[in-house]
Amino acid sequence: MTEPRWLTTDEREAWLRLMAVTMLLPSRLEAQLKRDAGLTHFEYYVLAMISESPGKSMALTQLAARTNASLSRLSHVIGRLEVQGLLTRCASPRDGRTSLATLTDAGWAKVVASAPGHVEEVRTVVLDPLSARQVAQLSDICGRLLATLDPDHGLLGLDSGRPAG
Amino acid sequence: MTEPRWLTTDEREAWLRLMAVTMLLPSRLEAQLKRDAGLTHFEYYVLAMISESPGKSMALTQLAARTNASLSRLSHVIGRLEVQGLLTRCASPRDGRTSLATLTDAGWAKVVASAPGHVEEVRTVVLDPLSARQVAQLSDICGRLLATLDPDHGLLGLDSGRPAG
DNA sequence: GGCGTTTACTTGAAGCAACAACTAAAAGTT
DNA sequence: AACTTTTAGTTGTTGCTTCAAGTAAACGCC
Repeated sequence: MTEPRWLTTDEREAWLRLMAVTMLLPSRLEAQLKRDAGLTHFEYYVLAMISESPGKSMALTQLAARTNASLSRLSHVIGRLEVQGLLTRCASPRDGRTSLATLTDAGWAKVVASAPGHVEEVRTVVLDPLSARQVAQLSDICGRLLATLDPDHGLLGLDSGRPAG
Repeated sequence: MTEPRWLTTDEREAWLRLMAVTMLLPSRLEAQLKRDAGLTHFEYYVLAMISESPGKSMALTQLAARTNASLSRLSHVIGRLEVQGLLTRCASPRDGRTSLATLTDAGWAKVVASAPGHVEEVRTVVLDPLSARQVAQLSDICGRLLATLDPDHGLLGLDSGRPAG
């Protein structure tokens, strides 16, 4: 094996910090949502994505692309959310294969109730500590990284023509 | 509940991109290490941290702080790595409570063998897509975020006086 | 219009992580 | 010196994720 290009001190520093953020940020969001809404971050994200879809309804494959989940994982999670009465599964009238996850009133209420607390947490841990310029830089940088990590932009929902959030 | 401060378009964009990165980056690293070294990213990280410690040996509490793991999680993982013969557990001579995880020759060899591929992946997905200025900006930004996320700097190993990596 | 392929899920088993309860050693208290 | 508290780690259970295998509808095609 040929000698690898090791990291410079600056690169190493940047990398370690980024990794620290990717380790700590999810658990921080997870903790807030679990505490205040009784949802995992993934469950919240699933509900939020559906809630922004027209008719508060979404096919699982589409949802899987947006949430970066395998269909298997999504199927299990949708099952749990269905048991909790936050959404319903129904077959698509157009395509017998696709099943649509549709928010119930309770599901919509859950999203409405939990969103403000979540947004507040995001402000506290990400946006507030940064200057406006840094927020713009962060956006640029992550955009660059996503060109490699997510070439099809499935997570940002660009291909389906709808904004995500 | 009082009306929350919603995100502006720019803030929302930055946030969505950051979240996309924190979702995709771990699975990317995970995949490379699983494929090429048969290790989870967490297992690799544990081995790497121990390997940089003097005597290739580390107390579990110290290790837990560096890897952002609960003692419980670490105990389970150390158990598995011990079964694989990559490290050994032994009681500390100074303090009967602390148990030291020590890398075996096989464990050291594993780190040496897997590090270059991991570093290469880090270059590919993080460092190469960015300019030197952006790397510096990223470092600054993450440094700011860590002030909130990790006030004690346990993850970067600043309190123990040793660099991490 | 039958037949293989692709797409869209579902299901069950196995592994890893989070949580809670526990043991044991050291340190502090009186 | 006994007693409580704190620190360090272990263990078992529960739950979520991943992985492998399976089902069924739609599509391609000759």
